Amino acid sequence: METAGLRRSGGAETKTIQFNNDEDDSKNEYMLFKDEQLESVKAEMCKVRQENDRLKSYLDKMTMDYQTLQMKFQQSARYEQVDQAPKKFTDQEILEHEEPEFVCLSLGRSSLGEVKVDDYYKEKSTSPKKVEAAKVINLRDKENGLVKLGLNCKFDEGSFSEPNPSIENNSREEVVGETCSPKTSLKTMRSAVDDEVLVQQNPAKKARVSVRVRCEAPTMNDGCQWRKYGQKIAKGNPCPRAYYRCTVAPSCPVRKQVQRCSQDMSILISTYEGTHSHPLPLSATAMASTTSAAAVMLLSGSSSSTSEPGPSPSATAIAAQQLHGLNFYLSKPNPSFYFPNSSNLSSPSCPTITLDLVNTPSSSRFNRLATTTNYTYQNSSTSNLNFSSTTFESNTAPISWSYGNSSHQSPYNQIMTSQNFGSRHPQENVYHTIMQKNNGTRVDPTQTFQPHSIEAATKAITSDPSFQSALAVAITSIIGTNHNASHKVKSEQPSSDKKSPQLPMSSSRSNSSTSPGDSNR
DNA sequence: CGCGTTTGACCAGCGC
DNA sequence: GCGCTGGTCAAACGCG
Repeated sequence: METAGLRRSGGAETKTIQFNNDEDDSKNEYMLFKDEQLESVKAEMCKVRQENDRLKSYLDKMTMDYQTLQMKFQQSARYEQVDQAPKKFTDQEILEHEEPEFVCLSLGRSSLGEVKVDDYYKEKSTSPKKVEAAKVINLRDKENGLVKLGLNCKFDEGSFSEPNPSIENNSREEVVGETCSPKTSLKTMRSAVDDEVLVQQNPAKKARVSVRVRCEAPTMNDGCQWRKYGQKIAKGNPCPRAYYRCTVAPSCPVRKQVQRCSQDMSILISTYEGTHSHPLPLSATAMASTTSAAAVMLLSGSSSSTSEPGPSPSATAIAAQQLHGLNFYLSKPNPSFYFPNSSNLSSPSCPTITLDLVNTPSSSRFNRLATTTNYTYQNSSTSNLNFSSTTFESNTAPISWSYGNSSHQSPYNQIMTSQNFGSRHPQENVYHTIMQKNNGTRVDPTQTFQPHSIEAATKAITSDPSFQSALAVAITSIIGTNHNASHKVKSEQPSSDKKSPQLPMSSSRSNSSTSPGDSNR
């Protein structure tokens, strides 16, 4: 009798082999058994190897997941640092009040809801209302100071033109929209909410953004459609003031006042009030972004001062940096910021910030900002920023991004130039802009870029912090464009292009039929 | 005829 | 309360 077998104990293999009888037979049997055992072990090793591979791949997957999560965590931590503005809403409040699909661009002070965070306006407030959270993307890149405004994100798949029904209809807050990727982080949205909170204040005190530009045309084409609904002679200015209403959407509450500066008739002062309740035409987003940044600056400045009216110098300085050095005046509440002449459109009761695009240093800065924005929109087939009306274009040098032509342009023309034609050579705009910034000197517009200089410029661009922000704007804009394509309003050209409105300064009917003292009485 | 502009009338806020 | 001023309304008008 012979027995041979394997006995397993606790995972370890022990072999008990007993040999009896004939030795040779036993040897043969043993060899046979050895072969079988070898095969068995080999098979087992193969099995283990496969499992090992499987576990290895699983480990790789886990490692990748971990790295991904780590990156996300770091990004989140970065957002936390950026969002150092005092938080006015709890997360739950935000989720309760905000419409998840919208992030709105707010021009001027929103009255959607009053947030009792602004001490100054809290004191002024007489009828606090429940807070409605709206969102403004106001990503301040603290590294470069660029204000990324005017990005209005909607993430749903449906039509985005309708304001959120949950928002009070009688409020002046609206949702406007460049659309952007749904992947915009909640962090971003919360940051936006925080910034909007800064904007929220007494509905009676609507922020205004006044833009001073040198423009011979009756009005400045900012990309929106406007309908004139009134004209008056304001005190202290022989030039009539024209009142325009945004007609892109019937319920849009945005108003615009246009008036010539009494001291310099070539200067056109456009004052914007309210926020659009509809997606903006791409051609209008540049101005909207600029005015929004200005409005936020104004409101941030106001909110930062608690004991004294008027923007605190620090807040103003920061916001000014956000506006890339735009010249600005604050007309409220510190009287010292009022325009020197009475032709200013600012109402003493309304905080107004004035962007002065007339003076050279500021306009070159604005050029940079506008160029960045412009470059963004160049990537869409539908966009062509154009602040000037056709009339204006005819009055100024033909707008094309020709460095030769731009060398003698007025600062304003440079702005218009960068807005207008950048479609032709957007990259050059960026090069021009960033080279200007990095070198601290003005780039000769006539200069052509050599390959090595292009390489250097590329380095300059990629190393420029604002490039990342501009890129973000561009991406968002592109996505928004795609989304917007099927929702375009009937025309992006303002009505003034169809029918040139009467120049407030030279309105034949109003001037001939009304006395200089009072146009309406 | 539709749409945008013009313009006199009206209203509200503010200061005296 | 009154006057002044800014802002808006809406009928009339003009243009394409």
